[in-house]
Amino acid sequence: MARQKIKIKKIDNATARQVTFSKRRRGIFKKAEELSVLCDAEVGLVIFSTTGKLYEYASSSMKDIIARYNQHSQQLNKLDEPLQLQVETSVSAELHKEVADKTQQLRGMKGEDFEGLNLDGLQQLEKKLETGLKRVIQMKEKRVMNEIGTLQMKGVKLEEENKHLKQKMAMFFKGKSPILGDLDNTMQENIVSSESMNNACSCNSGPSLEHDSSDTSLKLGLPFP
Amino acid sequence: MARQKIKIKKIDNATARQVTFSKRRRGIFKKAEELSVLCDAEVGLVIFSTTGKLYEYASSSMKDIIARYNQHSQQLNKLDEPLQLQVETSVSAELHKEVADKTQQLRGMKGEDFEGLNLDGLQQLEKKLETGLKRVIQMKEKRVMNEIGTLQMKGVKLEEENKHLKQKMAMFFKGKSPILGDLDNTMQENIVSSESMNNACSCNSGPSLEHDSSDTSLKLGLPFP
DNA sequence: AACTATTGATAAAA
DNA sequence: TTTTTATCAATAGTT
Repeated sequence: MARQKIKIKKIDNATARQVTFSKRRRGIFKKAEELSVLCDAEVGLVIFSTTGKLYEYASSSMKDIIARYNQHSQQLNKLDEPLQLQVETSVSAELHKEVADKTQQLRGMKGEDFEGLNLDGLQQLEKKLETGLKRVIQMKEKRVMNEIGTLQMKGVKLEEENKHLKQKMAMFFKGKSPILGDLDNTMQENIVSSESMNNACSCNSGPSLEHDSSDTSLKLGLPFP
Repeated sequence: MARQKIKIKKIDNATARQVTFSKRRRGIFKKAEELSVLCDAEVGLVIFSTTGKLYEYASSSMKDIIARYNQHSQQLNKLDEPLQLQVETSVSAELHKEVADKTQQLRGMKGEDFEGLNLDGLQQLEKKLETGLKRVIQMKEKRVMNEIGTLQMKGVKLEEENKHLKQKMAMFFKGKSPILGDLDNTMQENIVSSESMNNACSCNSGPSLEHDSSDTSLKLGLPFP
């Protein structure tokens, strides 16, 4: 309608399409309002852009217009049930079906229900469970190894720290007179407390680390041998 | 927009208003279609004339457009939305959540995804899988035993039947002259065919049943020892 | 309904 | 995006 006539087909160039969309959208909204005012008509217009954005015009309220529209086209729909309800209901039905299906699958995998499974199905299920179990065990082992590594590093660090502290203590006692004051007790407690940290981890009842041993590796009582 | 500019206000003359309504209605429908085609937009337009007549245009289907519209404006509508709809919506939300939850569980059991599982969770998952696997294997064994039992019974029956048939054959040959006619061949084939029935079951490549052996039990080459 | 004089909308360019 | 401007399209008033 300007400079040049155009074919009414999808505009290839995305930018040009966006520009045209803006212009024509404003145009049609203006037309819609003019029509409603001039002719005393009730007009509702909704536009979704390619990007999914919603633009709407309603001479009164869109809710009213949709309600009136649903009334008018009720012969075509199921009785006078609101359209929204139908959509919701069908969505719900699908979801219910999906939930039931997955529940059944889960029950099968938990060995709670073998409804509708023949020998072949059971065989497949067993395979699936074995594969899953294998993967879970693998993942668990990986995590365990990580945890062990972390704990070992921590242990080494703590041992070193302990050694340093002991050296300092020795120097302290050598330098000063051998009197055990409050300060000294505190330091001794600190030394001990760094040992007990290992027990805070998931490894329970492990042998405690002997700080005066020459063995630098940690012995862990892991629940999964 | 022609001969003379007009004020955008309700046209007093009813006839003139009706004429303008017709013209402009066609115009705006054309614009709506052009917009949807040119810009690949989803457009819905409903118009009620003063007389209450409904005119509509929808680039796809009005039902879809209204459903999509309701989705987009559901936050705004919540307040004056019918209660039933809200219930439906919340039910849908719950169902969606349930589906997602079960999907995640299934993925976990299949060993496809361990999102949000710590060592303890993995341990529990392993237990669940082991339990499930155990139950599946038990059920499978039960089914296998059933199948074996059924096959054994069938086998015994067939053996007896075969024995009777052989006796009849012997009597037949003794009574008549030992000429092998068409009838006799057919009967022999029948005897053989009843043996091969075992191979139709899920047990593959089992040793065939020897009908002249005194052993009445069936030996089955089952795929699951 | 059809016809135009005129206004309005807008494609291309900036 | 918005403005500009040359054209094309829509339509108000008329027939």
